[in-house]
Amino acid sequence: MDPATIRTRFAPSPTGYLHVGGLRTAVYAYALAKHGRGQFIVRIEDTDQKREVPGAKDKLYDILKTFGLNWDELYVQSERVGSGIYEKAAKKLLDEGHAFYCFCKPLTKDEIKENRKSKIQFRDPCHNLSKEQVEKKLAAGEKPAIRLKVPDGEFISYIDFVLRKKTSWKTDVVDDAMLLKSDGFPTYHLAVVVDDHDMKITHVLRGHDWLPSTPIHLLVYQYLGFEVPQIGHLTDIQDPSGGKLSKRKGNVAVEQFIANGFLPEAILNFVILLGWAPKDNREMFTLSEFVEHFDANGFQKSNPLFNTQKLLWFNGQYLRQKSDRELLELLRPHLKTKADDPLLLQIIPLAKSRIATLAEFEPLTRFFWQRPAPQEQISTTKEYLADALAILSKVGWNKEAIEADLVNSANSKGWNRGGYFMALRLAIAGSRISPPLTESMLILGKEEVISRLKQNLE
RNA sequence: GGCCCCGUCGUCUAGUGGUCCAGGACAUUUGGUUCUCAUCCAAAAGAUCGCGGGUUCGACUCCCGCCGGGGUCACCA
Repeated sequence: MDPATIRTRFAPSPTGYLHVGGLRTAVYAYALAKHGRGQFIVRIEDTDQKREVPGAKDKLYDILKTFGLNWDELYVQSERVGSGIYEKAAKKLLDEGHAFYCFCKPLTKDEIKENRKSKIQFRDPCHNLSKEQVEKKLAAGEKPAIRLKVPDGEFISYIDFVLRKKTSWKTDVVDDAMLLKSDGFPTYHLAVVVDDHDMKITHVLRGHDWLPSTPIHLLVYQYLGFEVPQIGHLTDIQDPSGGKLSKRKGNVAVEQFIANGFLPEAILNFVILLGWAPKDNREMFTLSEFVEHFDANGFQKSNPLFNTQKLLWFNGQYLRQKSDRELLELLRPHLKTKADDPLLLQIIPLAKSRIATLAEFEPLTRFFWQRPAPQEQISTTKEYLADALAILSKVGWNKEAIEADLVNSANSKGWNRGGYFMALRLAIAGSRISPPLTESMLILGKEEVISRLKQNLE
């Protein structure tokens, strides 16, 4: 392998769905690697057995594939525990005085809450346990965990390739972080460092929320004698109502957006531009175009707001790029009524520019299958309908003839053309908003159109 | 509260000391096309570049302070 090859990874924990922020991290990591003809790796971080969600991994693989984020290598952390790789690293730190056994009880939720109010303690009670005390506890059968032994009075720093700046910490404010849990599983802090090194990751790209734990990782790298990779922290996508985008505040699951009728390419394009921008202000990017144009200097530093309006716009753009056939296939899961393909293929061109999501097709075109209830008609519109009925009964059933005769009739009687057609539209489509009238009537057929008119005249 | 990050139109952003009385996109408004609604096209409005000090001949761009927003502080990731 070329030593200069870029290797990035996307390291999600399998929660059962993919967060839009996660998707964005994945695309960025993918583009960073692929722009440099490197490798993109997916690593499932599932070392917390209590949070195991059945089937979550497979769902994650599927959704990544639908976005075209194909990985070169795949790892599952829990499957690596057995090899002893994490335990070995923890032991090494222990032996060299950079970690210690901890016999404390895990904090309860209330204690964590209480701690957060005024945290002043960074050193663990077991930090300075003597060898004898440790031996005694071990002999008594106590199951220890292993924590990082953080020194005081030192400084640790790194240069962030997203923020493009150096950040440093005094080790006095760095926690004695948990590395190996008493169940033998590593925590994130140990596992990332060991895995990123083991997998020869050159660039670590992750959410901004990881920035505060970076000094811990830096110390682990240092004590393990590993070279520190490039590290970059992405912005956090904010909810329009303020704060982090979260499940409680609205949709965050990529799967949900797809179920709501958004196209993967629209979601991807939208998400790419939330936190990254090209120099030329270009808006439209497919995955391969993004890979081609990718530039790490385009990363933003401030948190963007999740703007659904723009997502809708992208979706409309991509929807209109689809052929009628492609749209037909995409629409299928969103159709409630059974309809044959030839009919749908007639309707799709009429609806294409009128929908922003796939889900909007059905309500807009429902009247083709479902005769709308008779509308409340006032006397003047009844007059219009009666006139239209007479014309449509004898007109040649084609677009030109229908339009010409209808317009001529309205004109000759001095009627308002908009009102005339609106009356007709309401009777036929049951709504003031509909696809073009003449084309719709042609699809419905003469017989059906006439009976809908009659129904409204009763 | 401690630590850390960030701060250009409502939103996403271009801008790396002079070419910026700040450019593009979404949204908004108006006009055109049109039987409705959209699409499409055209135009308008919208930012004293968070505030206050410096540095400099000159600052949105560099430095400091303040304010504001965000993140984080578990044997979760």
